[in-house]
Amino acid sequence: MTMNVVSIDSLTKHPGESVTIRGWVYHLRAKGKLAFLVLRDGSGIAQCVFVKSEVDDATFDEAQRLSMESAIEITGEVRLDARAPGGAEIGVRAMKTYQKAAADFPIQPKEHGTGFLMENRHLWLRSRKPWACLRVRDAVIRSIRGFFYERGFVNIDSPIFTPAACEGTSTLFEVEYFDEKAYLTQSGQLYAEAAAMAFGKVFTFGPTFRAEKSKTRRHLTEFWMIEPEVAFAELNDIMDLAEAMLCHIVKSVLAERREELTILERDITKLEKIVPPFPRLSYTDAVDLLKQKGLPFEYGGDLGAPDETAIGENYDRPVMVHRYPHEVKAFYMKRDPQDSRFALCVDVLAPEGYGEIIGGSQREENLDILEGRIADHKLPREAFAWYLDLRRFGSVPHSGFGMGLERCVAWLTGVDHLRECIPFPRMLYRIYP
RNA sequence: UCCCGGAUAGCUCAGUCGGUAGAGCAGCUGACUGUUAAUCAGCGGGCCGUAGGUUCAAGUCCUACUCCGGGAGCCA
Repeated sequence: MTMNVVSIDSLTKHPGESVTIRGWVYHLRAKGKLAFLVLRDGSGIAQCVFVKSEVDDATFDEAQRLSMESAIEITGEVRLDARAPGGAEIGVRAMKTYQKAAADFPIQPKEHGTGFLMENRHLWLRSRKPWACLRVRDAVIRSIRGFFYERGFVNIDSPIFTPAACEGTSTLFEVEYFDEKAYLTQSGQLYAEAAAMAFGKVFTFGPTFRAEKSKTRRHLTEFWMIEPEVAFAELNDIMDLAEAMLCHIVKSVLAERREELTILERDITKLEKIVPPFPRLSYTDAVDLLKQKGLPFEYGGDLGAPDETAIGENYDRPVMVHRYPHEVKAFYMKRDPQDSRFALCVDVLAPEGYGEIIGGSQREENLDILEGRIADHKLPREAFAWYLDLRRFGSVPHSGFGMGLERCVAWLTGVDHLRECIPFPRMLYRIYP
């Protein structure tokens, strides 16, 4: 007889059938002549019931002695039962053990400190919350790709090794590149601009590295960034694009990952409110708002993390703050023709204190102005020769933004630390496992 | 780089006024036919982060260091 191997998430489609499931022991409660074993197979968890009179003695005995995370295969009949988590359970007939796990599996179904859990990240991935959180991440990635592909964007990967700083501000990881120095990329944007002049609408999606010694729940040294870049787009166009993208992501996650959000105890009603239009505030309006709220703030400075939280608190959906003073922004941003004190840029602040998830701008397309900026910022002109070429051959208005994937996932899942939103986080003082 | 907090059993923590170490959970042994982090009984388990100092006596007080957590700046 051939085995009817099924995944746990499909059990409710097989009531009354004899099926086989394969996975790892998630929990075991032995009760004399009855034993409840919760099996985890990656798609979900299912309760398997061993009744002493229904299996042979050796199997019953072996089941009672299984350790957590032992790898097994179970064959039995699917029963719909309200008492079982997930609504379906298996009445066990037979069991095969692939490996009995060592008795000291470190992760227990109880409180652990985050330091300990991060030290055991390779095993922690098997727990419910990491499982749920990383499945939301997966859904977000798929949703983003779908969003851009549906709109005719081309995925162009930017290089990881770069010859110089993209923005000339943050600290980069330096690596040996044969006989030269190279740096790990902190942004694919400049390359995306080149690609936009070749393909019109592009996005890059890849890892990004920042060597700043930031030690907070909002920072990773290695994170994933999505960066669309659009030829002929102006600031308002990419603000519309960012708004549409975020709404699309939220919609997909609500449709495909409701169970995971429930496991994470996320307040889903907060996500259901994420619909257009998003509030749009100029920097000047944002500063007025901060003053109204009684926060000490000097006009002209950049918004700090507490300021962003205060602004975000005022709204139930992401806020777009645009037109910051150009002094606090990158050299490549175009200045506002209406008022040259400001840059044509936008930061999107997530609600509930999650802070900046997107930063974007309209780029300076004029060759002379851009050359002047590079000189003003004391950047090495030779390194930007190719970037300046883009302004010599068919330069057009163009705009784009970058979204930090993990920051977006942290907001959607409601977890309080970015490290839970990437499988193996790289942080200041943590590169294990 | 700066500011704040922490380090005691495998894990989470308690440890008073300075007097030679405690609990819950996990592990192991046993009981139990509907458990949901089962319950009950029993058994093992410790260089109190490292080094120095004060003291008759230090987990406890002092100094330095190491490691960890959070925050600021910077950013996504």
